[in-house]
Amino acid sequence: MVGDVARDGYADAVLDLVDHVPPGRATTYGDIAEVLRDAGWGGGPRTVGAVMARHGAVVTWWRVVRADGGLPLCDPVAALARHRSEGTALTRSGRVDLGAARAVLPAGPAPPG
DNA sequence: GTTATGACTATGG
DNA sequence: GCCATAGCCATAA
Repeated sequence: MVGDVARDGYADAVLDLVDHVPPGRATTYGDIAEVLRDAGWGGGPRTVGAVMARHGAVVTWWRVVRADGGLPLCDPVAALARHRSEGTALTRSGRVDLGAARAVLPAGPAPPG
């Protein structure tokens, strides 16, 4: 459990994975969706983004980036500031270098039922 | 049940 | 490298 806000099954799983991304690292929406799908949840990258839009504020949302390393469109400036502060590997274009900063996600929890 | 929307991804120019 | 288009899946009205 990451916060009291995260009591929805799918959202809780997403937030848990995001919270497991260590500082200086980052992951992608697709990776999270992949792990959740493998755990038995449905959903895709868009669904992960939808969850982030609802409850992403309670986790280190800036550590979740696009498949090409692009920062989330909601607040790329704040995300970039965090990455620069945490020492995350960045490219000259202001994107996250997934080749060096990609985090390993744990297996997600299985859905009820 | 149908329609519209979204913090996405992959492909083509 | 960037821009535009098509596809995907869950949520909200």
